[in-house]
This record gives sequence, structure tokens and C-alpha cells, in this order.
Amino acid sequence: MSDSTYTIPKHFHLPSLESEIVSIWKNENTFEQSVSNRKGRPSFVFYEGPPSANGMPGIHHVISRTLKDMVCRYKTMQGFEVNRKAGWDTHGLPIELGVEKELGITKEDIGTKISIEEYNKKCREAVGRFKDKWDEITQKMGYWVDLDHPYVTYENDYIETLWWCLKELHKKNYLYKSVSIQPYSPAAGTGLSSHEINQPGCYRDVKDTSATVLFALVEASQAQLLQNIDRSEAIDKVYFMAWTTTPWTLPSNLGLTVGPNINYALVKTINPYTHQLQYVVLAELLLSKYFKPEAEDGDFESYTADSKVIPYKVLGLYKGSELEGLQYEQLFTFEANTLEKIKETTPNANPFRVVSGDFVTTEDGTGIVHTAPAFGADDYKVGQKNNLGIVTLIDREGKFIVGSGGYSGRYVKNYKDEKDYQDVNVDIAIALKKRGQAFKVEKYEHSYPHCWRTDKPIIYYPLDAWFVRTTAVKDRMVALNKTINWKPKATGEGRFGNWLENMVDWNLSRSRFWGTPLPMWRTEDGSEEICCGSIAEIKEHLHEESPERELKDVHKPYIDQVILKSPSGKKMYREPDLIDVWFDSGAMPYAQWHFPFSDKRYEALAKGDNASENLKSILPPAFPADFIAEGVDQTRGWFYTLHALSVLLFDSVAYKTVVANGFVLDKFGNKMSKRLGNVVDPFETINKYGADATRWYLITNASPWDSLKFDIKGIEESQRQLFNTLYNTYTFFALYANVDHFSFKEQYIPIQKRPELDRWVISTLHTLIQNVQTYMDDYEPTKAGRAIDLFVDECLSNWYVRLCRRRFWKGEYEFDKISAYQTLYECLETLSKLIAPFSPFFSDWLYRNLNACSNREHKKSVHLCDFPLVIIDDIDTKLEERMQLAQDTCSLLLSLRKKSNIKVRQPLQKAIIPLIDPTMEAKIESVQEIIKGEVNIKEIEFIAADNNLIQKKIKANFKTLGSRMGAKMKAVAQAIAQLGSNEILELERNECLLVNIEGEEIEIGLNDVEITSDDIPVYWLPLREA
RNA sequence: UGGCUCGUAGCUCAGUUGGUUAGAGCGCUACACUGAUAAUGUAGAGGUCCCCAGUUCAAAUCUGGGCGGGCCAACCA
Repeated sequence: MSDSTYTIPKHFHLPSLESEIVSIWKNENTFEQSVSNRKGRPSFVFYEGPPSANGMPGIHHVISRTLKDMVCRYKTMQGFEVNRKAGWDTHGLPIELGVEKELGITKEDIGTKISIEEYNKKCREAVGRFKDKWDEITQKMGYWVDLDHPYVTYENDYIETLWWCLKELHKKNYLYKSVSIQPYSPAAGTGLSSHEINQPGCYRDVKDTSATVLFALVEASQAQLLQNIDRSEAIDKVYFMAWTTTPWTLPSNLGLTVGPNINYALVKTINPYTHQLQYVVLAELLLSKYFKPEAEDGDFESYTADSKVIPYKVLGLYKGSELEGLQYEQLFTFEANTLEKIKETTPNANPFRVVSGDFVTTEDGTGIVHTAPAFGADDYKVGQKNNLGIVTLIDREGKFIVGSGGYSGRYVKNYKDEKDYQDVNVDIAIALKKRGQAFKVEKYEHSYPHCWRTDKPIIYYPLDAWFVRTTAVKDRMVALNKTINWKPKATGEGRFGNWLENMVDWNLSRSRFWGTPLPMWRTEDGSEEICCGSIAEIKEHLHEESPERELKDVHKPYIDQVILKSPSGKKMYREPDLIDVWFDSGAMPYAQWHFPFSDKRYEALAKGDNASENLKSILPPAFPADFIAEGVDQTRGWFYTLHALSVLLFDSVAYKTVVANGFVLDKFGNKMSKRLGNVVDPFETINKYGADATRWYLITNASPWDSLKFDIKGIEESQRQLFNTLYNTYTFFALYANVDHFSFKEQYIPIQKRPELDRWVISTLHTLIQNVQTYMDDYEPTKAGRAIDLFVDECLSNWYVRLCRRRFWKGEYEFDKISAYQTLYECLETLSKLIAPFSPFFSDWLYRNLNACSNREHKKSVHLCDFPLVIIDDIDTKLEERMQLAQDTCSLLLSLRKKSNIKVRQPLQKAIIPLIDPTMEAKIESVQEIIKGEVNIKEIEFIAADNNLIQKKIKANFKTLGSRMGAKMKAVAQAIAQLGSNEILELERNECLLVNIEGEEIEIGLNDVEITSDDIPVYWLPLREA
């Protein structure tokens, strides 16, 4: 380049500057070069969490991408090879729901009104709908990621790796089929995901019939319970009280759960419906819910059916753990729920017992939980643990099955909108009342989930599902998590750590259409199963009659048409489930490279007897990641699945550092939502203020992990404060440099030979480099950015440039001037590199402008440069301190002028500075020229410390005295504050003083006090002639 | 309902192991500067450190309990 002048644009407009830079990058392949010119250097592994392109990018995407981009650019400048492969998340419920909404269909229509083939085609189209917008924001915000070779989760290769992972899990016995209790909509005939349940409006307050039910103990258990009860009367029967809001689950009851540490009371009372004497057990703390305090030990004799108050008497107390194992009589006995029937599904089931569970509370109910393992997750868990068995008297349409006595065929809720629907729950309650086995029946209002499509209440229902046995490696997951560098730390220890502690097996199954199919085939009788880890393996096992043989697309419906042949020759059909989309993204470290199939050694190693042993020698490339970053909402999503899979498969972490950034809220601190209309359009923001200003604001305003109250004014501010100031500084430099033809051609002036001000700003600059590097290495970009802000504003612009202006326009082009040019040039050039990771556009613009003229470095772009190195020798902390003193002194003198109303323009003869400490004179003297110039004063005079111009003040040093004085501290502080100037002088001279506190002599050392002078240690004298 | 997190000036944020006048920037007001001028300087106003209780000679800081915002998980008898 032959330019001998620095470009000075007429206007400073960040957005148009940025679009210029974008096209330069494109022409010069700057991004590719920034990676390829680090080839062979140690790599810094980064994983891009795949966004879904079926929605528009929002401002919250800009923050996490800024963070990712910044770290990657920084590491690149530090000399690492940083590959950044983009990715697209393409499966999942939101995509299906979007398509269904668009087509105006529901899940039931799939396979009838629209073929699965057609439906999945629509989904495939939908996932890329906003890809253009995503590419645009990626480019506009300056996010460097390889968009040309992304990983796409729906591609056959990608899915094949997922299958490989699943097969590995299967081999290790980490994959199993079981039932799980899931939200289920009988009206829609489908299971629902928690995502669907949590859609707004799904939880609704409804009134249900609730019943407090009495379970009669069997004789032996009753005897056991009563053995230590001293009683004068014969107790006929003892009942356990349990409360339910879903009486339809009572015929499926198999257990009663008590809290092991809850106290229970055996109570003599009267049944409010039958008015008969009754003996019941419930939590002691909940007695008041059923009985009035005044009824305690009430008069049983005079009770009549009209009595308002039911008397009760506590006969005995038990700990929950003492009740465990007691047996009771089944509440409803039908053909379908006999013990024999139960044993058909659970051969050694032992139901109708009291068991204990930690989830039991005394918040409501009776402290005894009616447990029907089929209809509640907790119930199921406790049932499994205690071998209660499982009874499901309700079919998938939500009605009682045949064999449920009089209830057979009746719907548990009005699912069919029957006009004369008779609530079966009420009937059950009435039946129990008649039997004397209901203690309280009432309407109870609570919030209950509803199906978002049919508006009908859901139930919890046992459905078949495939699980990953994550609990088998829980300890390793916990241990390895402790080696991960979490930013912020608390998320790793708290939110994520707790999540790991309470982990349950990962339910993989989804009964949907558009997703990764489970590669599991079974014979119809379930006796043989095979998990295929590759397309080739499927083809190996094809049954002759399989209608699908090519498998060009591994999705439904084709995969379901694949019939395999079992070792014994039977037909095997695929398990119909799809897998959780989180598996897709969690396996991204391997699937993005089509591991292990992409490894040339794989095919050879996979053959032979030692296959699995051999394969241990290949590890996925670029694994684990050095760094990932996403929103905190991913803690239980991507962060978890990445971690789980890498531990399960490779006993390794998947990432060494993870930054969990917070959320972007609107300026009032409310969450952004389309409904509230407070979403920020990132395109608008970037087009108006520029990506760099936006990025700078997002990073410096709040730590990435704190939630950010997004206010557009903040972007304006960072544009003004940082970019405008830098721009002004640059144009100032360019203006004079062009006049003087400075292009850094003169010999480099060693820093030590430059004037003090130059040495100072270079010293400060290197201190800044040091701080920025420390902060960046610690993933504290906010602190780094703020340090840069401070330097540009306080040091460079408002001190160095301000004081040096004359050096640029006055005098000959020689030593002092050249030194100034070189110094300012170096500051600008270094700054362009320091801010390059944060604001890639402006920094490159600045760097290119400088370098185009000087040709100082053979780099086309700042992003191809190395990060500035700290030169320790250039740092002179003493000088920095001195300069600080000069700045403070100037401030002081200027404010003095202000107070006396003497303008800076009017020169003054002398300033008198009393010396507070002995080193001050030398320090100020070295910077006195600066001070004199700044405040327009001819000379500075010092007067000795023990002058009488200043009034000294003395204050107690609470730190040293506090622990020694204890309660007397207050009095001591007061006494010290009242010391006169003579006493202060004495203390200073003798370094100790005796003070009388409440009649006691206390010795006080120099360390025990802080001696200060009045605020104004500077006086001025007018110019003699003035 | 639980876990985590945040709460300091009008706004955005600092605030060390507890130490006595709680800071900065922006904004606001007044004045000054006018050879960086869509800049700059000086000064001023502005605080229940979310609330309550406790520990301590001393609490924005530590402990407990609340309240409010946010995220996640649940909503279960």
C-alpha cells in the first residue's frame, strides 16, 4: 500500500464501518486465515451448542454468541488453533408443534389426514426456515463460526453416530426398557412432555372431589400396633387415614406411605357419617385439620348425630418408622385387582402394606399417603422400592377396565363430554361413606394440569419407555464435575451439583414422529432384542421379507418398515419410540465428526474378536472441549447431556470450562416475551448502533452470568464513551501525523529515553495489557472490558492526549514530537489488539488504518495478529503513582480556583503545598511541570509538615483497637477524636500516648490511629503583578 | 412447592478477611473551557445498602426468617 496518509473519514458511523469490514473479511477470507495460520499450534477446543433455526434469533442469542466469539478470538490471538464448527438442532417437539399449527392438524391426524412421510418432510423444511436470518445475524454481529460445514442433527451420518452411542450404552447395559409414570391425556390418547404441560394455561384451578379414606388394618397388624396401648375398652378395628384428590385411583391402591420421622397418633373418635365409634391413625400435627381443639377428650357418651363437635381422644403415639410393615385390608376388591392378578405382573409382589417415603409431608392431607403405583411418579418409585406391585385399573381412554366391579367402563373424568356424565369420583366417595370408610369428603380446589389440545385434565399413567441408566455412573459424574471450571462457580456446585445428586435415570423415549429413531428391534414376544449401532449393522440383519432395505433416510416412516431377523430366525420389529432430542445435542462431540465411522482405522479395528478392546484406542477428535458457553437454562439440558454421555461413554468430562450466561431481561427487569411485546430485535439494534457497541455493552455492563437488564441507552453510552473517544483520539493523531508525514519510519525511540509522560502512558498501557490478560484467562471479560474503558477515557484521552496536544502541533518535527507520535501510535495499535476480541469490526478498522500507512506489521488484519505481550520493563509503578498524584493535585487546584472563582485562564504566581508525608515533595517535584501547566501556575512551593496552616485530624483505627478494646471501643474512639493538636504532635513524636478512658490509662500507638489533615492541603497565591 | 441466583443513588454497576464520611459512570443542576468541540473540566443535589431478627465493641458485608425479580425442576397424596 502506498498511502502515506492516515484515512480520516468525514463521519463516524459504526454500522457502515462494520459493513465495510464484513466485505473485506469476505474478500480476504480473514476468518479462514485466522484459523489456518495457527495450523500445527496447540488447539483450543470449542463446541458450538446448536441453535434451532425454526425461530428468529433474539438478543439473548447475541449475548451468548458474543461471549463465545470473544473467547475464541482471544485464544486465537494467543496462538491457539481454534476450530469453530457451526451446528443446527433440527429435531424436537417445538418444530413438530410449529408444523402442526401451520397445517392446522393435531397429533392424531398424523398417519391419517397426513402421512408420516409428508409430515416429516414438512418438519425438515421447517427447521431451516430462518436459516437465512441466522446466517445474517451471525455475520452482522461478527460471530466467527464455520457456517459452511455445520453439523446438522437430522443427517444420516449424524444419526448414525447417535446409534453408535446407543449401542455402546446398550453393550454396557446402560440402556433398558421400563415403565415410567408420565403425564398422559386420555382425551387425546397421547403422552405429553413436561414441555407441553408447562405451556401457559395448562395448569388450571379446578375443584375436585377429595376424600379422606379409612384403610382397615388386618387383625395381626392391629394387635401389633396395640400391644403397648393401655386400654380399658375393646377396640374393634383400627383404620389408617389417607387423603386423595383422585378417588378413581383408590381401587388401584397398593400401599400407604408414611414419613419415617413424622409422629402419628392413634385416635378414638366418631365417624361423622355413620356416627359410630372409630379408631383412626393420622399424623399428630394434622389432628387440628380434622378435630377441633375443644373436642379433645370430649364426651363420647352424650354425642348424637346432631352434635357439631366430634369428640376425640389420643390413645397412643408412634413414629412413622414404627408403622412400617403393618398390613391392611384392600379397599376395593374386584376381579381385576386381586392379589393373584397383581402377581401376574409382579410375581412376588407384597402389597397392602404401610411403607415409608421421604416425600411425605404434613402440609396437607393426613400424613399418610394413599399410594397407587400406576398413577403417580412418587407412588411408582415407592412401590418399586417396596415391591408393592402395580395395578392399572384404567385403560388408555381413561375409563375403568372390565373387571372393576360396578365401575367397569366408567370414565374417571368427563372425557367424552357426556351430557349426563355422573362423576365416578363422587360415587366412590359415597360408597366409602356408606361403608364407614370415609372420614371427610369435600370439594377441593387445586391447580391441576390439562391437555393443551383437548382442554381435558391429564392423568399420570404408566407408559413404556427406554431409559439410560445414568444413576450407574452418578458418582463419576459428581467427581468429574468437580474438575470442571464453572463460571460462575455456584452454578456448577449448586444448581448443577444438586441436580447430579438427585439424578434419576434418563428417560429417552418420545412418542413423536420427527426425531432420531431408537435403533432397537425386538421379536414380538420380546424374547430377543437387538440394538443396531450403524446402518451397516441394520443391513446385515435384514429379514428377507423386510419391505424397506435401502434406508436412504433413516427417519420414520422408513425405519419402521425395516424388519430384522433374530438369531433364531424370528421377525423383529423396531421399538416405535424416538429419542429425546437432548441426546442429539449431548452426543454432538462425536456426531459432529461422524465418529467413529470417519476414523480410517475404525473399519479395520471393528473386525475380529478383539473389536471392542481395539476400539478403545480411538478417541473422538477434538475431545473434550476446552470451553463451551450457553445460557443457564441449559444447565439441565445441554450441559447435563454432554456431561452424562461423555461420562457414560468415555469416563471423561465433555468440557473443561463452561460459562453459563444469564438471561436478557427488558429494562424493567421483566422477562422478554412476544406476548408482552418487549422483545428486542437484534437486527434493529445492530443496524442502528453497530454490533461492536452492542457487544461492548453486553459484555461490560454486567457479568455474563448475571441477568442483564437490556437498555438501549446503554449501547448509546458505550458507543459514545468508548468508540467515539477512540475515534476522536485516532483522528486527532491522524490529523497531525498526516501534516508531519509521520508513518513510523524513524528509528524506534527506546521507551526509557522518552519523556516522562510518554513513559507513563506506555507503563499504564502495559499494566492494562497485564490486567486484561489475567481477566480474560479467568473468563472475566466484564472486568477486562471495564479496565479498557477506564484506560481509554481516563488515561489516554483525558490525560495523555490532553496534556500532549501542544507537542503535536507546535515545534519542529524532531525528538520530542516523534516520541509523542510513536507513543500515541503504539497506544492506538495496542488498543486495537486488546479490543479485537470484544469489538472485531472497529478494532480491525483502526488497525488497518494505522498499519496501512505505517506498514509496521505484515498483517492484513488485527485478527491475524498475536495478542499484545506485557513488557514488564516498561511498567513503572512508581511513575504511575506519581502521575496519580499529579492528577489528584490538579483536581484539587482546579477546585480551589473554582471555589475562589478564579478562572484557569488567569495565571497565578504560586501554589503552596503543605507536605503531609515526607516523600511527597520529591514525587510532586517530578511532575510539577505538568501540574503548573494544567492549572496555570508559575511555581510550586512546599512548606514543612509541622506548619500551622493545616489542622490535623485524628481518628481511631478500629481494626487494630477493636479487638483489643472490645466493649470500651466506643469510649476510646470518642476520646481519640477529641485529642488536641498538641497531643497529636506528641503522639507523632513519641509514637505512643497515654489516654484516659473512664479512669483507666490506655496506651495508644501510632498504628492505633489514623492522622489526616483537612481536605485542602494546597494554597495559592496570586501573580505578583496581577 | 423446592433448588439456584440477584436486590446498594433516577439508571447501570463497584464495594477486599466485618472496621465507622458506602463509591464510580451515565443522567440531572450550576459554572467554566472553546487549537480533540456530536468533546472536556469543576462543583452540587441525589442512599431506609429490600425488610425483620440475631451474632459482634462494630454489619451493605456473617447467621436465621421473610419480601420481590429471574432461571430450572416440580405441582404430588
